[in-house]
Amino acid sequence: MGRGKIEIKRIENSSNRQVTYSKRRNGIMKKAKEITVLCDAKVSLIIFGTSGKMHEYCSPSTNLGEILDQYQKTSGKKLWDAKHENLSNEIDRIKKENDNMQIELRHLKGEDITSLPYKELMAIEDALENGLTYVRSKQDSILRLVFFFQEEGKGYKSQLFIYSFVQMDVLDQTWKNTKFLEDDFKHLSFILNQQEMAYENAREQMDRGYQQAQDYNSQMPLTFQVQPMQPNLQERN
Amino acid sequence: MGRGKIEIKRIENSSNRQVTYSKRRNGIMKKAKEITVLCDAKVSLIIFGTSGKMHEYCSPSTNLGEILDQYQKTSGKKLWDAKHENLSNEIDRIKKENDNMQIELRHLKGEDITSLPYKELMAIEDALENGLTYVRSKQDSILRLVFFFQEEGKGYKSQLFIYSFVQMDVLDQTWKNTKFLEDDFKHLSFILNQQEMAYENAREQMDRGYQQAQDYNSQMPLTFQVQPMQPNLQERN
DNA sequence: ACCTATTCATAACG
DNA sequence: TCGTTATGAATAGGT
Repeated sequence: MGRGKIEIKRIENSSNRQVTYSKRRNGIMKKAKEITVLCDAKVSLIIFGTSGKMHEYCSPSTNLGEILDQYQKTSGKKLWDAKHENLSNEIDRIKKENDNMQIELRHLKGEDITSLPYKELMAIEDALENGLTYVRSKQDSILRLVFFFQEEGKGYKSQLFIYSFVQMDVLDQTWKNTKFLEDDFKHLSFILNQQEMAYENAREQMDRGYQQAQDYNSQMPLTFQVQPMQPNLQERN
Repeated sequence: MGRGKIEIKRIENSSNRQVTYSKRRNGIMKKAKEITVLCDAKVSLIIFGTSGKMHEYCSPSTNLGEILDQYQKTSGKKLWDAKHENLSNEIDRIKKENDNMQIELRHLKGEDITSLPYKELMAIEDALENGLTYVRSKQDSILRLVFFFQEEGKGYKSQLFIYSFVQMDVLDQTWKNTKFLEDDFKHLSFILNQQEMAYENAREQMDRGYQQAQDYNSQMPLTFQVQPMQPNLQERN
């Protein structure tokens, strides 16, 4: 096709080659576009000339990434082997880890344990009891800290008020609030003094009226009763 | 080109389309080969027909991977790096999820709870107690099933042996093994009868020696003591 | 870039 | 799917 037939072999004349390249490249591009339109085909065409310049065509219905995905699926050849596969493997690994943790969590929450071997049930129970022990000992330490404040308060009756304060506010607040207590101790002390005076009066009346020397501590719910001092607290003194 | 000019638009006749696809595909392939030879070009051509079948051409001097590398360099577009990034993002997401679960797990196990707000401690305690409730109710249901077997056994003394059996073996086995107990009840009964006789002798000696009519049930750990019959078990009778 | 003689690709049909 | 062929398209070489 042209003024004369040509052999299909490298065109040695550089400018001829360049011209032919340009013409034929356009020809192929056009053909590629045509086949996508005429036949619903997906086409990716990438051409590099000797100059390194690139020309590309890709069917408008898709994109290169998608075509390459399909290429890998269809041909089985891997394009981005190492990197991609490593990442995929890591995802699988982490997902598995994830699933296991989720299962463990569900078990600890008592879900999906119907089909569990008894041995594992026992282990779960142990874990739960352990956790409870730790958590409660932590809760204890909060109460102990409050107790520590008590010592900087004004004796026994102060304790009662601090406990009351703890019960109403701190127990529903964050640990930070306990710290707040520490910083704002003066304010607390002021309130306590007032409350103490009122309490003092009430008790004197009570002592006169009923002469009952009760243990006020025992009037509080069990969890708020004074705990024995712990070694690490004693070290603080 | 051909017996008549055609418009470049989708060929509606399916078989015509298929024929044209095949011919033009070959044509493009040929052109691609020719341009690589004539002009030293690097060409990658990938075509998918509507059937999903793939046809590919790549210059013999190179390979698809190399061409795609060069594609990315030249165009600046990211091909698998985008996918790569997606995967990386997913890894991050999952890892975060993972961390959160790990933290929750550690908390439930009583670790790293020092800096936790009291409110959360309470929540954890609740979760642990809930879990314990569920787990123990599950354990109960195992014990109840054992109790059901007892009723098909030989009365009070049989119960003791079954409990003993449970304690030594079943409690360390899987739920399946409990099912096994059910299937192989005859064998169990046989063993029980022998054990019973031995036990009977022992108790007569004991009665003679110490005349203590103890509640044998109370000699077992609390968790293995006979539970009250449950409604659903009574329905079985 | 354009032109055009020539070769090539292919649409329609068997 | 295959071969044939008339016809339009692509393009080699020249300007």
